[in-house]
Amino acid sequence: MSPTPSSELTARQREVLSFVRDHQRHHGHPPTTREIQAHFGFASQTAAVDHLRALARKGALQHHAGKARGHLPALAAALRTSLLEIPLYGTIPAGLPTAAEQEPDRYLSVDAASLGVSARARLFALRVRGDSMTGAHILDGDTVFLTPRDPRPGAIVAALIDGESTLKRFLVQRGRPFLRAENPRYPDLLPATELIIQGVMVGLLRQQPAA
Amino acid sequence: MSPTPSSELTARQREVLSFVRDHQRHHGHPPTTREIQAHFGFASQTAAVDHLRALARKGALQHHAGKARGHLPALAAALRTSLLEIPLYGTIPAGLPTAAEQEPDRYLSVDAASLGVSARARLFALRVRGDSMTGAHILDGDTVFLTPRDPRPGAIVAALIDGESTLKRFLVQRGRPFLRAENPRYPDLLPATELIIQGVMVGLLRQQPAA
DNA sequence: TCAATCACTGTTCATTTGAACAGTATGTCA
DNA sequence: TGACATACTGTTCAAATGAACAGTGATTGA
Repeated sequence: MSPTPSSELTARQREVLSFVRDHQRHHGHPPTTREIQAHFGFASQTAAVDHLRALARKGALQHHAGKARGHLPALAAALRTSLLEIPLYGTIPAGLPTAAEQEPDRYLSVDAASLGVSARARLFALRVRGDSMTGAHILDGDTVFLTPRDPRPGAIVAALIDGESTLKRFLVQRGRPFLRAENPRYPDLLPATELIIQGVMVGLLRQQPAA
Repeated sequence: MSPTPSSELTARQREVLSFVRDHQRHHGHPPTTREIQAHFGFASQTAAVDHLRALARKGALQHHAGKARGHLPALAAALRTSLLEIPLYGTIPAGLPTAAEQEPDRYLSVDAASLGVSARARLFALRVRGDSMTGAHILDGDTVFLTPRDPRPGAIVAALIDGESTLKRFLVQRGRPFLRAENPRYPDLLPATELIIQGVMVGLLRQQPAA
């Protein structure tokens, strides 16, 4: 279950594996056997092929026979199963529910286990703006992870209320749902016309500002 | 300099671009022209080639002529993220500084860009226990990411103070370092004998409890 | 000492893949 | 009306690439 079986690899094999990983990192795809050959100065392409074969046999690489650039780092491949690619839709989630084809700002990669969610969970992320949720320990600049589902009372949700999008606690009183900020300086929000829940908060990621 | 020139793209071109991005994200390398052809059900491979040519011309893809899988998403190529494997050392970090070979509870996978750290950063994680840092919006059960380096005054650190390990704010007064909890119910900690900084907090991951 | 692995050289071949050429049909801009 | 872009079909060719075969030496463990 060791994620990186480097201990079983020889020094040379580790060098090759490292090159494959770096190449993928920098170029977006794994190297060809001849690119490996050129990098290490092998006179023969077979030297590269041999190394790849050994690395695949030891589980460090995953191999797709016959395909161009068919040797992929195994770690990335294994993690991909549980690795969530979470689209970050920016600070203002207005319009999110309708625009299914909206392009995310970028993707965050977090594995499902770290967030305590299913590997099949459909999550999206929003950047928090403002201090209306500091009482729930959600700060300006935090990234919140949300999943689209119906909220239970007390959950923190991203909601579209009367056309405005916001992150608030979802509450129900006498059958009527409303939103409450976790900051006494903000009033409760009672929907005048409609209340659309975009997602329920399942987690949070914060970059601690340098002191 | 527009990072995503989606506005200039046609609907069909956006579909192709989206497929290329998804394929790269899930497989680790871009699709071949024939994989694009198969996905869209084109009778001719040239249809895929034409789309790629248009996308490259409009700056949405970066093209390496003649190379296998030579069409890369322009954004991903520039902003390529690297996945950090962050060891989680449990709730009680005592013994951490000495035991380099200590077995982590498990690993968390988060990409470097999401945390705003370098791809070469050496991070470790600890699970927070107790309410001594709620004033800094760090809760019981949160996971904090730390990096081993000398702290600046005001930074939040994991420290070994007189044999006890704890997460606190690092402060200096009259040349003497001490630790302060972010909760008025806890007293300042002045090291009697020694103060060992295990790491400086760079980020935080929270699983939002279901309401 | 045999068998196996490692780390290569040198050569050949088949497949994968990109790329070009010649078309068709539609729509837009000037 | 013509020039041009989009969105394709169908075919052919060449380059990029993986993969196999036949070796050489050195090292290691049984």
